[in-house]
Amino acid sequence: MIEWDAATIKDFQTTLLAWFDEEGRDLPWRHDHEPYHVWVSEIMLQQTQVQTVIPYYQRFMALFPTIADLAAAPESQLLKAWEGLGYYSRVRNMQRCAKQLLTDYDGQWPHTAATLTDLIGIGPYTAGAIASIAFNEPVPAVDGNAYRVFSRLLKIDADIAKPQTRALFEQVISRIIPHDRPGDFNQAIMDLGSSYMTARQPDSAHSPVKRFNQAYLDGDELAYPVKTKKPRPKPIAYVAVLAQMQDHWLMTQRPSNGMLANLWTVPLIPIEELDLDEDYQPADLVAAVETYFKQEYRLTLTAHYLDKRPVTHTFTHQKWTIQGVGGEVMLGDLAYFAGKAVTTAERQQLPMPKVQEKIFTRYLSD
DNA sequence: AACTCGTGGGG
DNA sequence: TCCCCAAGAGT
Repeated sequence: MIEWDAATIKDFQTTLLAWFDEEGRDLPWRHDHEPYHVWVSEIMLQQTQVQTVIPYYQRFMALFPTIADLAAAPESQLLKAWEGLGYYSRVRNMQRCAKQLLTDYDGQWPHTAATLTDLIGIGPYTAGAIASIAFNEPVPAVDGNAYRVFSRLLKIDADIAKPQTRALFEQVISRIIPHDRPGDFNQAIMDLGSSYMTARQPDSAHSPVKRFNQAYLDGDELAYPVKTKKPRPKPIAYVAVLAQMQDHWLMTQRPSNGMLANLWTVPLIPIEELDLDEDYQPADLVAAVETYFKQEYRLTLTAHYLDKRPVTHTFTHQKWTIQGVGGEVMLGDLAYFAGKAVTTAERQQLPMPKVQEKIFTRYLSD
């Protein structure tokens, strides 16, 4: 790791901000510095690319223009607005945060990063982003871009997968961030990280700060940042039951904790829970699902195998393979069933994860 | 500290 | 197909 003297720091600040003034992106959430706007955009941008976020941000702001609107909205409406964006606890935590602000903070945002982290869903990165952009506090906002950019500029070889590494980057960046334009500086680092200093195919030869980029000058840019890799997703097999009760579809709401919390899907049964042999046949699967419906839901299902290839859906830690089974449920009470029967029109109003959309597309289309 | 939590894009 | 990555936070 190398260190910069005061003159180099000043030179870097001036060069970066001059570039940002000319080439910084015009994004919907950059039209003002309203903390609400900064906050919503930062939450959406967590682990999510800018191009994905833009239409969601536009729709979200039209639906929930103020913190009070967000706090008062039914959760189902929030999840519907978030549908397809992933990491759904983000929007549920945003509503908790909105209520927290109204009740505990008299609707007034705290102005410092240190106090912003007391709010639900706001961690060290988001606190730094809001504090610097909305309130002009000279604090770093250490995200993936900051790790990548500064690890290359200064050849920092600490493993960014380790939690303790954050403190090192915060210390380093704190000495470099300009006190007059901290928000612009942090956003400039992000723009730099998504343009010239990308992860896979950087273009540092044309970067405005290439003369500060020690890794590039040494020809080993791609060695940074150092990051230990994660385990591959664990395979899990499911049966999806596309069951109708007269002209209604059976839909279940997932538990309020864990994956896809509170979202709606057709009944998804881990095949491991169906007492089956190693080499079961389609007919065995159908029979096991009928038994499962009887035992778990007290529902009489007449099922049939849907002879199309399974849906596969890969999450960060799990790879689902989902075989479809169709069926008709006898009219009966749904007291033991964690869901409801809905028409096709009603179904489309429910917040559903992408994997559910794939299941419908595979098994309901001709 | 290590694990959980989605989705889309690119090589 | 598989891998990694993308403006992370909660537990």
